[in-house]
Amino acid sequence: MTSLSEHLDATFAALADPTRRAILARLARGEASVAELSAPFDISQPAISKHLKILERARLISVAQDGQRRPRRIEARPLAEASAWLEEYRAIWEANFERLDALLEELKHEPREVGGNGGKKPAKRKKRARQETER
Amino acid sequence: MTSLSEHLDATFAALADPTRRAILARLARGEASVAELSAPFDISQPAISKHLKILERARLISVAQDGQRRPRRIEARPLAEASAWLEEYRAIWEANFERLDALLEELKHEPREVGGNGGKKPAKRKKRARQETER
DNA sequence: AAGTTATATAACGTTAAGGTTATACATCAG
DNA sequence: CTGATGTATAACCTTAACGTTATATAACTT
Repeated sequence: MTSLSEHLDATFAALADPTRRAILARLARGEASVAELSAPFDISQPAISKHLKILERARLISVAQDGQRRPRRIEARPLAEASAWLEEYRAIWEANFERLDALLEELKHEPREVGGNGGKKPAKRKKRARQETER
Repeated sequence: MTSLSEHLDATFAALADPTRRAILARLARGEASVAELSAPFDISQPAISKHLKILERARLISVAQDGQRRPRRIEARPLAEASAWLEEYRAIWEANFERLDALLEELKHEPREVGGNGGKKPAKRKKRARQETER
């Protein structure tokens, strides 16, 4: 059994990619097949499989079965653990900023996961979701 | 100016390492010099500098000045943004698990950032904090 | 069984990160 | 100015990740 720290490592690493965040956003609305999860992105199917493998290893998703399909489902516990870790810092950001709910409101007016602009990565690493992920 | 998505990329990536999480935990208690930040770890000073650079690029810390020292301070806004992003999934984990405050209580009884056990990394990557990070 | 669909895996190239030792640079004290 | 202290950067090695194309495997249909 791996430790909480290792789980946090895997969870935060998995969340550090816009494609994977967008995949989670889709799965938050319900189970989806690999093909469905692939649709919004201009990347190859194997690239999607790799992302899914990272999410699975981080226990953020699980695999269902539906004939030849392997739909994925979100598993939210790692997200709760990450949130709990961040909660320890709440006193700091609330001392410096507006309350979190106000920040939520502010962030709602900014596009979410429209695809990384690749600022820190070469252009060939550029990913672009075909649709904006709305929740 | 980089987008929110890129900020989240950088923040989550920075949090994906136990040493960096421990550094943030120390800084949450107040500004600290590079030497102080290095003390709990059995890794070289340049390795610490590299971790600090990642935290800076993610805007999680800033550099102060004190003679020849370059103390670091925590900057909590990226943590608030990460928390806000996770907040969108709260309904899911609360539907499946005990409330977050109960999870916090549970997590408090598990050692935090005692150092990665290197489970996913070769033994030579093993890091070990000399002291448990208590908050 | 052959063909189709859905997805996983292999092999490849490139890059950032997580370490190291060595050296350079910044700042201070005498 | 020289020497000491504090820290940053360079060069190196290894590995995981982020992509690609090609191929293999799983499951279904005819």
